[in-house]
Amino acid sequence: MPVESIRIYNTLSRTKEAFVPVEPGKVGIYLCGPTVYKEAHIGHMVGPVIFDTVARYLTYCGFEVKWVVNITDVDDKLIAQAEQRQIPMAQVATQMTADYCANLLEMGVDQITEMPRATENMNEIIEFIGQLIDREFAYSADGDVFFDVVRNSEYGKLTNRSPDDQQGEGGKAASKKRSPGDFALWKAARPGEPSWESPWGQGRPGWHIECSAMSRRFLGETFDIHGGGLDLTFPHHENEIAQSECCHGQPMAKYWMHNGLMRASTATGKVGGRSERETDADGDTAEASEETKISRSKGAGGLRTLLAEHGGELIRYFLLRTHYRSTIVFGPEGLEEAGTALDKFYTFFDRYTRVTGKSFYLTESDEEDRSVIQRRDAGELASDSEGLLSEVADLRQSFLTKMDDDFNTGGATSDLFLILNVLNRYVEQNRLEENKADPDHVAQFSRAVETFRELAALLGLFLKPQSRAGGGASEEVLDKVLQLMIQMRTDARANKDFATSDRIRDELAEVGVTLEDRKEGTVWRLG
RNA sequence: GGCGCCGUGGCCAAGUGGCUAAGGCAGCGGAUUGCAAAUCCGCCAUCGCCGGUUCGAAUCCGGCCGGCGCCUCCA
Repeated sequence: MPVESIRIYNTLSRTKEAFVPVEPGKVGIYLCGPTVYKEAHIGHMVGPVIFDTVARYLTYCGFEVKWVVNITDVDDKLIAQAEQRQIPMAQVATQMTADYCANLLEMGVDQITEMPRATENMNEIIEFIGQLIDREFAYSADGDVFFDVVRNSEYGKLTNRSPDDQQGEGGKAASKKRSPGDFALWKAARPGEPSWESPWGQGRPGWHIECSAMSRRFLGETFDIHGGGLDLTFPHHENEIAQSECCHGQPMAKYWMHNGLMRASTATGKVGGRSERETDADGDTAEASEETKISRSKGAGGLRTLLAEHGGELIRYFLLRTHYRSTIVFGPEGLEEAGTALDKFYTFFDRYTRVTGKSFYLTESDEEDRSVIQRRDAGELASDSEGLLSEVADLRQSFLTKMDDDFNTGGATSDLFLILNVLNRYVEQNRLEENKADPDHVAQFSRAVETFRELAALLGLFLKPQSRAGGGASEEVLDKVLQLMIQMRTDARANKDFATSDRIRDELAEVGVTLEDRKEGTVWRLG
């Protein structure tokens, strides 16, 4: 029985609305994916991460989720890349798609049901265009086909504008268009360009039509949630709506969700600094302000490097700690802070192991017999719980309430910290790390940690061990060496030779190994 | 010019009509420790400015100041 408490901010109405799916119990989500002409940057990950979280949450809440992310693999920019690199367009697409998918995986985005490519849906696209022409919402002109915006009385409803407002001149194909706001559904091929056969001659699809065609194929004429970056509202989504709704005579999607854009922090730490634009008297003021925009700033690239340096989990947490609709400023300070915050959890997981003798992370075989909670109704803690479990139950409720409210991951993550605090306090107060710990306390603690794991999993966090710094070296050998060092240091301490013991600890710290002296003995960790 | 968004402590960031304004980072004090690390406890903001509505507003309305996005195939 799916829950009915979820509210979603709908760009169409500019308000939060109760989430009621088109078909009870099922949810169809379409997210505009990348045009695969170059390597992905960090900004490309915002949508996938938030929608991956949305998909996890809706599944958890009892819905059967189908999530489609398209790959646009035919486009002017792809053609340009292919020309520049002297390789076929399809090869550019294959390479960049692989890069994109690898990045998604690294960030724990694994909820996608379908990833259709435009070039593999050419029949659907051509059929769709044909239907629009039949219904007189589109016209062909000299091998091109355009959508006739004037014929669509609702055109502009998503972004609140009308064709008359458009200032554009209509671009290169203006002379063929009936009005400047008309956009291409099909573009006639120029010599040497990749092309497909169509009733209008050799050519390729325009930008927006692939999404209308593929969303219909996989999700139907009306589906639940359509997502994408805020910058896609116009013209992309506006045009998708025009195409689909004129073709079908019914709404394309019930809820339109748009994630905020990311900006790069400048070296000075000032984000929107305007000093440069002031001095640039005659002016290209537009360019100065673009520096901070991720998608157009050169310095912000290197997602691969970023992931290699920090790990996908940190980037994921970094994105999720802010509400998805707000702007995220991306910079080294924020990453560092996120890393410090995550370390609190990792440190706790080691503690959990010390208390229970088990790893915090579940292995595949664990998932069967450990009661992993993957459903909201199954995760309820007994209503008569008290003490630890009662506290955790309250925080769990708080977490879910925040997620219900337009997927407030920023608020929800903070509840994770509160639960962490409750758990740590419980370990201290009941001396769970000592040998004489009460088994009942340990059991209760384990149950509480399960709830923590349940909630973190909704955010896609802490599902599997992150390869921490130093990866590649044999953990086993490292451990043996360090055990030896620890023994020597323990001997030194027993002899009150603190000069030696401190030297061992300090020099290990310099190479990235931290020693912790605990009642039960000394332990080491990286970082 | 048109259409929108945003402005909460040193930094990041929840809260959108009502207990003493979450949480994280940084900082300070304490517990613990041989010293540390980790952890725990405590301290640290009246919400850009002005006016209005209301018994009551960070939260609603108006104005102003500041920042940003789209109107250009950028997620």
